[in-house]
Amino acid sequence: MAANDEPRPLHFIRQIVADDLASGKHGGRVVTRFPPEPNGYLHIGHAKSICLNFGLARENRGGVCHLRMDDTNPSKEEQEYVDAIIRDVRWLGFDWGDKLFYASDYFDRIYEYALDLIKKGKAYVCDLTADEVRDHRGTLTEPGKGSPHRNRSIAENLDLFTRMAAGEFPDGSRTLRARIDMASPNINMRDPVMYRILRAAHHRTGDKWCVYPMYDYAHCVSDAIEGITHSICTLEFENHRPLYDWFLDALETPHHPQQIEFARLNVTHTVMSKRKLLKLVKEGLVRGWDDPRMPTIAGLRRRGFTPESIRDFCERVGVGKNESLVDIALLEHCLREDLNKRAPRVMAVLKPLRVVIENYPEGMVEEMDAVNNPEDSSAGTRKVPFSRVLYIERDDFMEDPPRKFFRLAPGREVRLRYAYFVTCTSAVKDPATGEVVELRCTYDPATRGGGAPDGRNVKATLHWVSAAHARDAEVRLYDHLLSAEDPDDAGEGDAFMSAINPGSLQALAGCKVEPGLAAAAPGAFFQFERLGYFCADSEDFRPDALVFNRTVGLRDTWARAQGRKEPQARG
RNA sequence: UACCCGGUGGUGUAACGGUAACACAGCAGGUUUUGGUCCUGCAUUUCGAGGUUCGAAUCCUCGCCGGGUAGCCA
Repeated sequence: MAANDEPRPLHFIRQIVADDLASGKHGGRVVTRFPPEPNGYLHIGHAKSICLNFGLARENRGGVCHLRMDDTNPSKEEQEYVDAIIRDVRWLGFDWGDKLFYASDYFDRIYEYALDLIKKGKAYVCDLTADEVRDHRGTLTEPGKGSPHRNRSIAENLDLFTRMAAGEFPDGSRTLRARIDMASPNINMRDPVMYRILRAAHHRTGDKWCVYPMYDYAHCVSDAIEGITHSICTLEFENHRPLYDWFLDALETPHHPQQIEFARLNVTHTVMSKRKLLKLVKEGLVRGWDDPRMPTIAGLRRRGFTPESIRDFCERVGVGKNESLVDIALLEHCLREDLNKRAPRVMAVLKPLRVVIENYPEGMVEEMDAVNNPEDSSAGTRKVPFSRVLYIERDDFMEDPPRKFFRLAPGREVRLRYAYFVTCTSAVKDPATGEVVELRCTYDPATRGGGAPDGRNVKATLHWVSAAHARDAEVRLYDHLLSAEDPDDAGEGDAFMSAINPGSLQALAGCKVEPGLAAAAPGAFFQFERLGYFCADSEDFRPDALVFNRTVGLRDTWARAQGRKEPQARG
């Protein structure tokens, strides 16, 4: 949670804020806001905006960041989303104190401001249908035509608008529009709609209103009401800035926030649009908004990402104005870097292969000392039971190994981590299939703990788990949900669906884990040595039914060298 | 075709008229009781053409390329 610890490069928004602070532009204050619409779950793209807005407030003395639900369209918004947003922003590590607001809190004032605008002759009630409005708007290259109702008297506009709000007219029959310029090259300025008639129960105001303000009008007014200094949004609102300023100038509001636009975050192998994510949820392609394959904050959390790593990622991707596609490898790097320092090491075997140490006494059990985290000596050590029958990873044995394979093979000696050197004497095969089902080995009692008194060395150290003491577990391996690097590149609409990776989830049953893992807390993270970072699933993990998610694999130069083509869930 | 915004290694971001750099990814070594971590090294960059200037990634002009915009969505 670095606040002012390190000198950071000043990206253009920090620069603007610093300049404004220096010139006293907003009375030396920094007030930002994160304004999600509660119509879906927050995703990694929102995390960038959250870190930016809350970060700006945090890193400047006296700065504040409001959390504001932009709930001006009751037909799409739900309380479930409000709750999820609050949970996610808080989990990311940000605090808004008592500054939790809703655009709907301001409906009365927004309405009063609309009346003001009418009185100034700058807004009028228009009776055109939606289709007619579109026809009058013109096109990108042709100017629009004025509405026939553009020059109604102020008195008539006042009367009509109050009656709109009173429920005298059917949905969609009239709108309140700003009177600006139908010939403006900026289509947003061609008498934009300010209010529409819409009879839908609002999650907060119920049926109090049947007219709801549009984004362009409500947002700038909400910002002004809250005394926002820097109103940060994404690039697609750049063309709306003249309108943002027009409303606030026309209304002569006490505050006039500055709208600043930045490029939204895109990440490879994923989609960010709420509509698309909703589709994945609704079509059952994922288990829900919090499916560990989803780029949602809830999904990343369940997958095992830490808030620290996400914040670090958001800082590293930078803030700019050019559209970019960030390699998901950077996110994974941030995660590994964080987890490497903090995750307790533990041994788990995903694809077990039975090993019998023939010269190890039957019935004997030794408690081996294992280091919990070589990156953190304060993490201490633990005891791991060792006995005559063990499991090792199937991938750690090859009957006929290629040149650079360092692991176990017939006649070869390797180290069992924190235990002994063992030598494979033979492989037992299933006579029917020829599959190796068991390894017979011998151990060297002099190598207890993993060191050889005679100084000889081995080329590999394997993880293992004692068969008699192991606990069964289900382990879920994940790969990219979308196999295309840029799924949106496939085209408009639902074209991204063609990039769905059918192998994005691979659930392994019968995995064998260290006994201590039965006591794991749901959500707790670990490094399964030599495999990757895993977490106890926050929903499905129970002491008698262990379920782990692979958060991200370790860097694996061996697998890469092999150029693995197996359709194996990675990552 | 109108308006707006952008174009720096494979990716992302810096350099604020003065030696183009950092991170990720890639490759090659070293260390190692995790083929992890860590350490070292390598390769790859200013969209193009003019102009201003002693000097341009940076300023100007014109191109080219990419994105956004015609919801009573946000």
